[in-house]
Amino acid sequence: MQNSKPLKRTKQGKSPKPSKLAEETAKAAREAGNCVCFNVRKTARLISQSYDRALKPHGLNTNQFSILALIGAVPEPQTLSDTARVLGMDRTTLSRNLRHLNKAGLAQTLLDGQDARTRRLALTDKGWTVLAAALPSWRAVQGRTLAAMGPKSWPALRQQLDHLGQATAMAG
Amino acid sequence: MQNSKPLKRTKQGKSPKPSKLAEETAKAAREAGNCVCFNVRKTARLISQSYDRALKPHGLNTNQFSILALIGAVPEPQTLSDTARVLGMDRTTLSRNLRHLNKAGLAQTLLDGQDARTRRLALTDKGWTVLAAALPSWRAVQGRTLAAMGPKSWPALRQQLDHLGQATAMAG
DNA sequence: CTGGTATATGTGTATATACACCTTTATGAG
DNA sequence: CTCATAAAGGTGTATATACACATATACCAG
Repeated sequence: MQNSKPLKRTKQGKSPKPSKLAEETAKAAREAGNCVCFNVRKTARLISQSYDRALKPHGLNTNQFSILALIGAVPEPQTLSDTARVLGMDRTTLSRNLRHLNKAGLAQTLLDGQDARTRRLALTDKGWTVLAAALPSWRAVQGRTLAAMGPKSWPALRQQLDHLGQATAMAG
Repeated sequence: MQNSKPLKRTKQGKSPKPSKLAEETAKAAREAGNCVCFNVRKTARLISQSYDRALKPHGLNTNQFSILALIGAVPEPQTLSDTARVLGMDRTTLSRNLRHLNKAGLAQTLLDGQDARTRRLALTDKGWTVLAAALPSWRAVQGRTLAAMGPKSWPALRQQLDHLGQATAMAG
C-alpha cells in the first residue's frame, strides 16, 4: 500500500496560517478551473471511457476504432503523415499506435512505389471485418451520447471544437 | 528506420477491386468522422500542445498545472479520490500523476488524522512558488486561446462540455 | 468482539501522447 | 554529378490514462 516515503500528518485543530504567497496564489488558482485546455481534456477523458466500453467487445478502444475508420474511409492508401494530420495526432504517436493495429493484424503498412521514404496505410481483410463488426457498436454509443446531450447541440459543438483546434494553431 | 517486418508494395496502375464488405464498410466508416469522442479527443490533443509549450518554461505541462492549481485552489487538503473526481480523472491516474509532482517537490501527500486510509493533498512551499510563477504564463495562453476562438463563444462551449461529461455518465 | 461489507488507496499491465533527435531518401542549385 | 537542404519516417524518453486486481482500514450487524 505504502508509497515508500514517510508521510506527514495533517495538522489537527487550527489550520496553519497560510503564507502571503499562498493566499494570493490560491485566489488566482481558482481562475484555472476555467482553463480551456483542462476542460476539453477532462471531457475527453470522461467520454472516452464510455466509447471504450462500447467498443471493448470488438477488442478495440476508441482511438483504435478512429484510426481504422479513417484508414477505411479513404479510397486509396494515404501516407502516415497525412493520416496523422487528419487525426490531429503527432506523426510519431500515430506511428506507435499503428504498431498495435499491425500486430493485431488489422492494419498494414505498405511501401510506396514512387517514394522509398513514404509508407501508406491500408486495412487487412481482418481489419475490414473487425471494423464492420464494430460499426454498429459505435453507432449505438454515438446515438446514446447524442441523445443524452440533446442531438441538436452536437453540430454547433463540433463546429466550435474544430474552430478551437484551428485557433490553437494560430495562438501558438 | 525499418519497422522489422517486410512490407508489401502498393500496387501501381489499376487499383484493386475492393471487396463487397470493404465497399460497404468504407461508406459507413465515413460516418465515424463525426464521432463525438474522436472530435473531443482530437481537440484535446491539439490544444494541449499549445498549453504545454506555454507552461514548459516552468517545468510543467498542462496536466500538472491543472492538478497543482486545483490543489492550491481549495482551502483545506482534499482526499485523493475527491480530487480525482473534480479533475474528471481516474483515481489511479491521479495517483500516478502525483508521483511526478511529489518527486519534483511540488506537492505532498499527507496522512489524515481521522482515517488511516485516506491521503490528503497539499502543495509544498516550492509548489506554491512554481504555481505562482506559472499562473501568468497560463493566463497568457488562455487569453490567446480565448481571443483566437472569439471570447464570447467560450462560456457556451464550456457549458456544452460540462453537459457532455455529465451526459456521458448517463449514456453509460 | 467478530465477521462481512464498504471505502480509500496502491500495483500490474496495456495503451496513448508528443518532443528531441536520428536515419534515409528526394530534390534542387551549381 | 555533387552537395545542401528538405521531407518522411523511426527511436529514446517522459508522461498520461484507465481497467483489473490487491491491500489496508473502517464500520456495522449480531
